[in-house]
Amino acid sequence: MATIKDVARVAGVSTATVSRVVHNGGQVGDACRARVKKVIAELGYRPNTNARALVSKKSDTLGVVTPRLSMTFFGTLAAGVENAARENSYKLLMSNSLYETETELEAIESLREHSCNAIILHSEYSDEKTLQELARQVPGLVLINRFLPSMANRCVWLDNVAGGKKITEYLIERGHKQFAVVTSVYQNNDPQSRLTGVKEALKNAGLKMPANNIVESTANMRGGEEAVQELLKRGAKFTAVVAYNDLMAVGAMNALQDAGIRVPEDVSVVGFDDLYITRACRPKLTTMSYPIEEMANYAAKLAIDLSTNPSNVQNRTHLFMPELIERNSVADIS
Amino acid sequence: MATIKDVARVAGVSTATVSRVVHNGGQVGDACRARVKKVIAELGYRPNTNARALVSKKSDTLGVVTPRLSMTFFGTLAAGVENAARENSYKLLMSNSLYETETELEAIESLREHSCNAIILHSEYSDEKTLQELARQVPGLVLINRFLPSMANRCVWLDNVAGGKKITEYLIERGHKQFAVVTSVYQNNDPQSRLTGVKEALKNAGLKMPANNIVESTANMRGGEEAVQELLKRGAKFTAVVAYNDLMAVGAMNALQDAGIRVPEDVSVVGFDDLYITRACRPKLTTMSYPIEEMANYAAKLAIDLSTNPSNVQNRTHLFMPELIERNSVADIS
DNA sequence: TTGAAAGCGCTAACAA
DNA sequence: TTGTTAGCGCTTTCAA
Repeated sequence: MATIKDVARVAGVSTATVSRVVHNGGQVGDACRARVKKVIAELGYRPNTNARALVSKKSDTLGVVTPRLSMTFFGTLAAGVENAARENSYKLLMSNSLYETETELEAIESLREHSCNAIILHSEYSDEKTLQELARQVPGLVLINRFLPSMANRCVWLDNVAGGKKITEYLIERGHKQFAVVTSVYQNNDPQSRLTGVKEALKNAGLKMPANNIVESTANMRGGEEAVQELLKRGAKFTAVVAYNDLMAVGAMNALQDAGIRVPEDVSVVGFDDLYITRACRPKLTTMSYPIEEMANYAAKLAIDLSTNPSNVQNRTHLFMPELIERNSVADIS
Repeated sequence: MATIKDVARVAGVSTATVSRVVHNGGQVGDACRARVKKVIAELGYRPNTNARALVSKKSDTLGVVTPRLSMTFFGTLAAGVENAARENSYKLLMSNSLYETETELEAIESLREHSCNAIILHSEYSDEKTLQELARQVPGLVLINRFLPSMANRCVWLDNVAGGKKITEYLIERGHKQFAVVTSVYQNNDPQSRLTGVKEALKNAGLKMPANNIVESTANMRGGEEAVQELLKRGAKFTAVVAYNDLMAVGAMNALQDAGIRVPEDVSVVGFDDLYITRACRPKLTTMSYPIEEMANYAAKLAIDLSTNPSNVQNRTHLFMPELIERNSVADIS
């Protein structure tokens, strides 16, 4: 691979001039610039990223840490980041944290060794103190899907409470009065927040939900199935089930149907996230959107901005709203 | 961040010694080694990756180029690579090629600028010549999901012909005689290969399939639906439909059911890939596994090995076999 | 407008 | 066993 020296030699200029041309620095004569550009093209010269990062202490690289890339949700997140990265000619450095604080911290350290100073972190575990300290050291660190009041302006997150509330109100409008909730023991606050939203909506409408009608399980299809089986075993009465996410909702629908209960004729089911799967199941699932790709894109731009220009931190947080996606898993009962 | 010089100064040794300790090079006295290690820990020293890459011309970074990270399939691929990367203390550099040759080539160039000499490439478009030349220049380049005879030993791929054949034989064993195929106009050879397998199995069993019973469409759910609608419009007769992939199969099932045709009682449906979705749809889909995570893991190890030790290229290719996954979308008709 | 030169943090040949 | 030294390819200040 041609180096800057090769270009300088062939073009008969100094390496400093080549560097200026590469960076579109204004201070180069037209003739000279043209000549250098020509040589660059001829030699197929491309600057060595590592050398550049070494001296400039930044690498035009965006680091992303998520729990597990193989999960659709995080793949989509990564895609959103990738998009923003490409638009800004940044590269993408990825790590899985595997839901472990230690791996997560290690990943971030390793990112820093790469002079990667724009970082998107989907952290579930690490405590607030650690994160605050990290944020202080890395101005381009942005948290996604988590809200920490002490660093609100570095958080890009979704209003889960509003989401839970909205979809419950939708169900109430359609005449539902007896609810069941299939929630999860997930590591972060999301299940709790969504449940809070559900309860708020119920309360506002003067509706009661027996504690018996809330079941906790793992946040996947199997968990949704088991939760409904438990509900049925308990003899709970309900015409609508609000699931923590789409995966659990699909599991719930399957368990319902297996028990000879029709969806949505007998019982309506709603999810949350709007994964691809919502269009594959039958009936198609009514759910709340989680614009994670858009959010990730936004977070990436924010991270790049902050890493370039730390003083741009504004005194505000970055909150996204989920939206209702109507499909066929909810029936009117009037 | 502490540098190697800081460590050397505090420990009262030269930077060369520190470097040796960091690399576990044997040639250091025990006392000296212990002292240096202590200082490293105290200072929280971590070697700068860029400086290291600059001088050693390698970066302990694994590059991955796939069409689009947000698609489950590629997310899973990336996860397999990530796993191998972590095990070898490699970092992961990701790029989307967006199904475009130019972006793909650009991504690879950019990877090389990073001194990233182990590369996993899922390429659909780039022509053989280009790829061959690339492979010559980058000993650690491995192709995944594509077979190029001229560089067979650098290809990690799946036997799609065998897959198509196997699942068709399974259907034949269950008494099916009238087949329909929902295939795709996908950019690579996979649809063609799978179709070849289907035809082989049919031929071996002395079965005929009218040309009318093969419909081509896009490789997603919508495509599967449309294909079945077309089949129905043509008045094609069949008891089994073999879809190019799971997405099309789910679409096919939906279209069938919408038309009042029961799956699998009236018509059996099979897919390919074994995506998560196969467990969400009703009935659960019988399909062929595509062990992409395992393959990606293997490919990553191969790439790392070859980049470290180019002479390890063996005169063989790396072929994986799909396996039948029995679920509930196929009925016996006897 | 252009060039000379120092140095980013590290590795590795060579010397001691 | 340990240190000295010369770069790796690039940016950037300072001087011309």
